[in-house]
Amino acid sequence: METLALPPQATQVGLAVDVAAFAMHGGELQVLLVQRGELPHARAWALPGGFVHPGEDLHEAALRELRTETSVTLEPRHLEQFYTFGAPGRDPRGRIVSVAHLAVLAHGAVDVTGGGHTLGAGWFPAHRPPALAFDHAAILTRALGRLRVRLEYAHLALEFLSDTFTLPELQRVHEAILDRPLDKRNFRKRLLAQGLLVASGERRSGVGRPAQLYRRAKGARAAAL
Amino acid sequence: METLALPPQATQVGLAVDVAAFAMHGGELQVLLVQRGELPHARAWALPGGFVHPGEDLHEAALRELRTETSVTLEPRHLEQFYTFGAPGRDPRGRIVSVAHLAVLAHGAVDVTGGGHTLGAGWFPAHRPPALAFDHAAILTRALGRLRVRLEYAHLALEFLSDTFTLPELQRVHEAILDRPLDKRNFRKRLLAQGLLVASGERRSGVGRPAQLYRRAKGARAAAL
DNA sequence: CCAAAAGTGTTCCGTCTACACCCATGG
DNA sequence: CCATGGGTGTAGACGGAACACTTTTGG
Repeated sequence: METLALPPQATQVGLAVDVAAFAMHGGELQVLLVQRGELPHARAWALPGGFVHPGEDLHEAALRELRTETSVTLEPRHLEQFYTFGAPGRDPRGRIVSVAHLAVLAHGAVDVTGGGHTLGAGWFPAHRPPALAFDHAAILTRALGRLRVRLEYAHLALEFLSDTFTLPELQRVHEAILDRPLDKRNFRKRLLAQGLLVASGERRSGVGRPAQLYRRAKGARAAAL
Repeated sequence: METLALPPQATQVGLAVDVAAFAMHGGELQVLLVQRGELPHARAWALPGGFVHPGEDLHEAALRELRTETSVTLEPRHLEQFYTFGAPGRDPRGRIVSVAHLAVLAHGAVDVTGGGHTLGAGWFPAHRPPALAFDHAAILTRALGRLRVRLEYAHLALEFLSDTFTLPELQRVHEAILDRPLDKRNFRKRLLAQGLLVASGERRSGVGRPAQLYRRAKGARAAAL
């Protein structure tokens, strides 16, 4: 593969990935953060991320960083890059370009501890995060914007839930991402009209009337891009 | 700025930008291509692009490549990155990651010749391009998809035209990007209802009834992101 | 007067919004 | 029986799609 040399003007830069990983927890949209163990920004919270290995695809690198910097073991239900941050000076160590990714984790995958060279990991409210290292606040803001857009196009909300779920649960996912309340009747009408959901048995929640359980209809795949 | 060294696991890669630059020409949507003068893919057509210089922002690099690889002198009316292509093996020279950009050039800026180390430059039909070097066909396809999306959100179609323009001209821009015909009455109604356009004098085209000239209303700015 | 392109309205239909009450269960 | 949350329908507003003829100019 190395049949030709890189031309002399080829700037060598550090290539990194950062991952904004979201999940629902306690009825709220949460983002996964790690506490840095090294300079720069030691002890500051940051998005999980790190350098891409030689020969490794960007997508693989994002998956690896998610697994090694946190104790998240489940595969993300959704992973896509959404923007590349490359301003000179965004990292004091030199020219580092980061391809930012958006990940969605299913409901179960919420217990995390740190891993690798981080001091810890945890979930934080996505719309009110703590102070973040580097330009990660800007990355998170943009990730939330992309998440909102994807909610309309693809059926990304389903990826936050287990295989079976209730409509009120699904509505809470939409509300958490859009950060505003939705009308119950209109929400149900719209979702059921799409024909992507099929009912199954019942379920009792702690209190109140039990909710109908739904499942994604087979043959319903997200419309990508 | 170089207060800290890059950690040893920091993969060094070549960082490039590629630009899919569009303009209207002859009532058709065209994309700007250059003919490569060097290996690999010598004499093949490709999107203009090249390596980012040290200390240079991605945006600046895209502008520079556009200016030096082609004779386009006007500033693009719109320039944004839309995807980063980083698969190992996409470039036989080694690991090269390219941040792909979408550019829109105004109506006048259509005379191009090659520059730098290219053999030439020219405009080609965007929906039926010639064979392209590297993975540039995939980049172009994705650029067209982004252009379609932007047409709805922002008011990107105006950037293809001069400051004053007629509604039929604007309609042709929309039709060229969407690659399908639009109804004249519905198009006018929709556009004028948005209140972003104001009328001015008249103009005679070669044949037929002269069309009203319009101008973008002041205080109308594209909704970004 | 003819060719060519600009300009103009109405109807229909589907989708979104607002809005209030009854139902099933557990304690 | 009461507290809690699940489930249901309708009317009005709005926006997009379909559709054909008249107007203005140059040659």
